[in-house]
Amino acid sequence: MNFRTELEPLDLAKTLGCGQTFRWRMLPDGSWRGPLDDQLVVLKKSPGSKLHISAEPGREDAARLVKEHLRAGDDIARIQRSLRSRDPVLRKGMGGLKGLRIVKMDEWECLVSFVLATYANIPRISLMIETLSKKYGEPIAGGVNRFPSRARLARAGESELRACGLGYRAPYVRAIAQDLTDDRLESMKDLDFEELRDALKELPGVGDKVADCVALFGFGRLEAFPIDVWMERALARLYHKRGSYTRLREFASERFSQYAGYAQEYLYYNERSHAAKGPCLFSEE
DNA sequence: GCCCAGGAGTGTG
DNA sequence: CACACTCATGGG
Repeated sequence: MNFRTELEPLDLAKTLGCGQTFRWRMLPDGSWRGPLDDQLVVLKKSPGSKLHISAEPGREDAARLVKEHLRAGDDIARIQRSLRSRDPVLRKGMGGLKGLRIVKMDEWECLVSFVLATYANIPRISLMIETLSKKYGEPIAGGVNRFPSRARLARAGESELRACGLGYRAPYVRAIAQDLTDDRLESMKDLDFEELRDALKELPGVGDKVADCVALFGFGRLEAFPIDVWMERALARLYHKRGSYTRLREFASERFSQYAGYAQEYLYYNERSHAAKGPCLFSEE
């Protein structure tokens, strides 16, 4: 089953391969395959052409899931205008990243994924999530399984989870799966941003950074600005800003305001690209 | 082998 | 408030 959809601007490699989300894989022909909800989807797009979506037969809702995941409603031009007017660092090279979109993940999957992401690199995070999904998730297609449900992970033992390579993260995942009810997770959608951060931070294994990632990529709060080691480097190098998480977060909030999440993704992508001796789009203020 | 990783929790000054 | 230390383990 095939669809063509207008969704611009969009760069699949930048969006799906940069560490916001961990289950998409690039196939040899340059298309991207990943699980969305209960189905396996393949996306293909060359610059200047429409997005091509391949889904399983009879799944007319695949296009809707893809558009939701890629936040088709975000007006990227408007977001970049807002950031450009606020920040001289982003003002110049941001156009080169206009295809980098924030994704919208399932809240539960996002929460567990970023608890696992603490002090691990992206390939390892992907490995942990694939191992968990293979062991506890329902098969979808092509040997790919759904992300495990909360109820299923609640029944997993700590040693079982450690055997999936989670290390010291195993008890966190187990405790969250057992203690966080579906209703409580659902009710978090109604909280305002600061309340949501506080509610997430009550969970074991969730601190400032994980809470901001879950608020941004799971709950779609574009004002969130997660700060990891790469962002600390970017803020020090480009803005000469250092200090505690709270201090850096307040700087970002004042500087970038309602679209801080997009600013964060641009700076994060740029900093990693810079470290890999790739193109560097931004220079100091 | 070595260093690092989209950090958090706990204890101490 | 700021640091220091520990926590497992696969990738580069």
